[in-house]
Amino acid sequence: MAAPGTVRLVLPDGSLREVPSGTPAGEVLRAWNPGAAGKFLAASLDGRPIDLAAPVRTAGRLAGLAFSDPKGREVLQHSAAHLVAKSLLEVVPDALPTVGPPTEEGFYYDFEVRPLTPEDLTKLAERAAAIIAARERFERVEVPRDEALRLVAGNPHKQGYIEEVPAGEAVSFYRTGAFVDLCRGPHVPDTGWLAGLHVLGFSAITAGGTPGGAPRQRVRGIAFPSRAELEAYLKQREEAEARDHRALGPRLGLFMFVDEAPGFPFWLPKGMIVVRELERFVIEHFRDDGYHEVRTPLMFAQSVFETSGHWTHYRENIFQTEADGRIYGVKPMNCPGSMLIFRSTSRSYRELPLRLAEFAPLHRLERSGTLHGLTRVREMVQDDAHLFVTEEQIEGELRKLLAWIQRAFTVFRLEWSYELSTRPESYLGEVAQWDRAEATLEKVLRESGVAYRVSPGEGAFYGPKIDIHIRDSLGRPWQTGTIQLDYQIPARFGLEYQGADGALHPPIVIHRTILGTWERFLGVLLEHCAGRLPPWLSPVQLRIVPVTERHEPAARARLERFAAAGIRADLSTSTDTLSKRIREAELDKVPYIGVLGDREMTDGTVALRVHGQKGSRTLATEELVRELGEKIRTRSFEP
RNA sequence: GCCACUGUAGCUCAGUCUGGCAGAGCGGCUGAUUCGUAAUCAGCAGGUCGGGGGUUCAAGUCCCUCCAGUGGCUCCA
Repeated sequence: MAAPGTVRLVLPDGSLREVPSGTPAGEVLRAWNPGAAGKFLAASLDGRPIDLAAPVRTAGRLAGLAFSDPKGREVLQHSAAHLVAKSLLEVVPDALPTVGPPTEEGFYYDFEVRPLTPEDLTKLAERAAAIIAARERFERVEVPRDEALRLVAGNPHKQGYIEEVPAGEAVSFYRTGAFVDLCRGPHVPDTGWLAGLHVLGFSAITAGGTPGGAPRQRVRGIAFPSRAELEAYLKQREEAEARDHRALGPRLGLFMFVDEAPGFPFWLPKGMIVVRELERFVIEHFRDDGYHEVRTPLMFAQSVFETSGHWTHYRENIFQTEADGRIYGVKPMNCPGSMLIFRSTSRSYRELPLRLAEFAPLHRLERSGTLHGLTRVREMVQDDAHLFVTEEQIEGELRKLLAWIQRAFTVFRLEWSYELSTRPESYLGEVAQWDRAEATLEKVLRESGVAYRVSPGEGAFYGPKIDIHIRDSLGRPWQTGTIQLDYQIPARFGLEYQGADGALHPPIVIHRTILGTWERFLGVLLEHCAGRLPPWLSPVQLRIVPVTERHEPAARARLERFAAAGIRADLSTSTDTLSKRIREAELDKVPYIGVLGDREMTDGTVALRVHGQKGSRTLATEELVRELGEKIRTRSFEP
């Protein structure tokens, strides 16, 4: 038992400390570990973050929170959000602060305010710098509810948040100089901790999730405990921006866009090679796993989409045209076509699972402001398939799909994550069936041992799904693959098969795409490898560089040899210096460069330089044919 | 679709604030150089300054509008 008026605290190293009740957490930590205490920007008591200045009145496990700790990082981001709010109010006094939470990367603060301008932001940054230099303290104040409501008079947003605080619980505010903000805390001790603050930008946000609300602006930022850490972050960000597929793609001759076709990619000759290689990769798997490729119309009369439910749930995204007095929709997905094929004849359970794959161009009228290079387009091709299965076959098919995902993404050395999306507000069918479908998906995920997140309400209107996400160079997540379990659309199309029992049953359909669309997948892949595609995907796998013009005929002969071996090789024929042509090959991200001069001509060899590596090694032409052939055949990621 | 910003040669960008002859580097073409692993030298060509409208003696520059792009929001593969 602790002595009266004292509390007993367990420190992270297991040591025990008994201090007078009300001792500030920071003081206890400083006494415990003076060396580390300078890094602590907050503390935690039994895992609950508290201010360093918070008086400790209950026993428990006390620890310091540093920036390296995710919770510590959040404290810093959230404190930075307060600083931004305080600064903005000094620039635009009638702005109404709403919320300012930390995010995965940094933080944001939303305001009800007139549209901001870059000048506002400049002034904001100046004010913030001054406040940081002033090292203003973050002071916690706890007040009764009625006083709290008085404090935020004039700000309906904050009043609303106070209403949400459970009755009986004190309402806390944090004071920074003259600025007071409703806040649960905790915060860093003072604004001097925010020296590594960086305002990333601002934008309008759609208030309350629906267009047409009060004008709101979001200021986004990120904070580090020091300038140096901020500088490192900015440098890394700059490098990531240099990998942007929207710049890399056209420069490498892969794809392009024109103003007259926003969101509709042009695949250039080199890009088409990459797409075909990707297709080949997927088609090999289709063959192995019993898929049949089909091709169905790009357009259907409106009634087909009414049957599928898309006319009700997706119409604003469907391109429409009109012929013979009927409205046609350009298909945004392949499922209706596959449904019609299934329905075209009577089906037996012996045919199931029936796996129909289709790589048709899909068109989706995405809103103009959402387009983004290849990762968000209006015309796309998916590695799409629809599996018509019996109830008993679902799990087996799902397991096979998870295995294929594992294999496919590993080939590209991409990191991916799973998300289970459940019944949305607007849905077809019965709740019980949805619950069963969701349970099945979750069971297979759990049994496969992979980590996954659950996104409630994010499912498709016809069924729950497992989505796969990968991230671009700036860390923005993009959904690629998706596995959707659908009891609805087959029934709406009146699909049935005759079971072993002689009765007719509706099949269940698994909609699945793994790489997603060639467009998005390649966009992210290009950023992932900074344009340096693995050899099997490279449009030019080997560039032969003759040392002088004299060596060109010999180089051409070698070229033919490589071409005959199925290696995509080209020739560097310009009269530029050797160094310059090597440089060009490197900039073109050609994985292998073969130099050919007098020495190589005499002994039938090639001097091989691998992209990104200095120096070369000489090997016999046939040896090179074998070596490159092997790298390509095995789809090695590294050259 | 919403808010802000951006749009000048194939690319990257000066010039726009303060209206007065459209510029550079890279790339391209031509010629010289024939070279051993990331930029040889010289010359030349290339632009209705995103489109349209307006103000003005005069517009790349100021105003309006449309289009496209960028960063977010919303939505989604």
